[in-house]
Amino acid sequence: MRAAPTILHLDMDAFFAAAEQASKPSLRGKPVVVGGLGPRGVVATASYEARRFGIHSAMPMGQARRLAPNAAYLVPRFTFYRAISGQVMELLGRLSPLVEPLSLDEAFVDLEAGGVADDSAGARAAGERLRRDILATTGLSGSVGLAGSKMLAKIASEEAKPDGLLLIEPGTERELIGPRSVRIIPGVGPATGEHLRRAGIVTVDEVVEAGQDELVRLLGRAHGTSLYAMALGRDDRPVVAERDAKSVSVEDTFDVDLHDRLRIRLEVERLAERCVGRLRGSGHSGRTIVLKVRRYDFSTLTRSETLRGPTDDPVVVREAAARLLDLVDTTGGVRLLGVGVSGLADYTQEDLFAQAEAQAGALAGGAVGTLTGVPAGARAGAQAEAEADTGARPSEEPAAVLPGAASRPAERRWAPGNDVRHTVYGPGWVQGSGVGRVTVRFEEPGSAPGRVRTFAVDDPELEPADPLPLVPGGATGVASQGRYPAP
DNA sequence: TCTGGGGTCCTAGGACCC
DNA sequence: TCTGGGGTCCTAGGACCC
Repeated sequence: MRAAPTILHLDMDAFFAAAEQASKPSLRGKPVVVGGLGPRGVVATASYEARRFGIHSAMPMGQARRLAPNAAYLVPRFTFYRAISGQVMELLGRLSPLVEPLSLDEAFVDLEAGGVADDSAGARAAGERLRRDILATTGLSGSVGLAGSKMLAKIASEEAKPDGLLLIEPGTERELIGPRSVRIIPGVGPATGEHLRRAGIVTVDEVVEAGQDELVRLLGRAHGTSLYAMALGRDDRPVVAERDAKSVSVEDTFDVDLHDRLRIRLEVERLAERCVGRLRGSGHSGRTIVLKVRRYDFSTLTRSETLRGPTDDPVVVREAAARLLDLVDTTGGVRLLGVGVSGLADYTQEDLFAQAEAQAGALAGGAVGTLTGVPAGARAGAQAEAEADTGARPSEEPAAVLPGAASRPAERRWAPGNDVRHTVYGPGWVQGSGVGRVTVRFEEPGSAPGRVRTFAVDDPELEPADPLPLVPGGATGVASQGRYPAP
């Protein structure tokens, strides 16, 4: 806990939904829900307008649709969000070399280490300037928390939302958080909150009163001691710029449960290949292979195997995953499969050629030879892989944005929210598709709300397009070429 | 129409070694 | 022959975060 509030926490407001509203003028001021649109999708982000209907992150999409049938429902476009995130992170990098991203839309910054602030006034000025710069550069708002520790800075940004700034003056934190629910302390979730409540502990002050020994007895060594320290406002964790990845994993939830053992094996092998693709893409190899299986009843189990040394060979990982599957009873059906690799090591330069050869051989003769005849979920999965993380998943069935519009399987490229370009009408986005047609709204970030037109899905004049920058003049970094990069 | 996907950290028991 | 304690690795599961 430092004496000046020079730790900054930035949290973009309703990030995915706000980015969609900024790029689609007709959605501004309207309820927007971003998430999986398949039968098993959940909400990733709801705009503030949608939150007024009671919609929130992690809510099943079906429930959201019941609460707000007229909201716009869009698939996430991670490539687009990543580009905006890059702009924001670059602005943070100008404040300090010590920037610790927590996700695409959230980061800690050590202002003192950057020399931009050493007291409250300086920190507040830097925070306000940052918020202005983010708005000018991305067209989006972010909330800023400033405090003498990470925990308090994070609490402060949460309190400041939306579109605000809160500075917690060191020395005042106890009176601020003391009367509040323990749930405001990061790391106290539903289970811990309930556990504490049963012990008669509801507020932060009551955590302090309980004492460290009691908390350790209730929650275990690590959790108990850290919660007690947090409740007292003690938190000396430094802002850490570079954190090494510890694991890489991929998983798919299927639209309908899988029963056929051969199909399950095929999916596991495909996941293993995808996982290795990501592993290699991040420049790692790993030693422990993990298979994850979620059954029809949502019970989840993992099986793992540690190799003698690290690998990034798709054949090795695929065969290990297949062995692990042999240990699992899948009768009754499987709703999710996942494959992960942990125990990561940086792979070395001399391994590169051997690994590339091994992979080429594996892919040529391996299990992913043909997708012909594979049911719909698997095809969507293959496409998600090919599209390199557009947020597509097997369970995502493109659905309509407008109420009453048809919700039929369609080409992934016409998923609701995706950008398109028409040779005559110019840039627009897919509002919905079905029965061989796709509905497009023609508008772009700087324009007035646009008109809707409908086309055949195979209309040669209509094609998928890259997202356009939200702020033409203020675009920096990756967007400076006038557009965001293709996936 | 109940419940995504990608992560991190912690705990606990057993194996194994000294 | 009887029975220690500690450290590390591995496995499985769970809580939590965005």
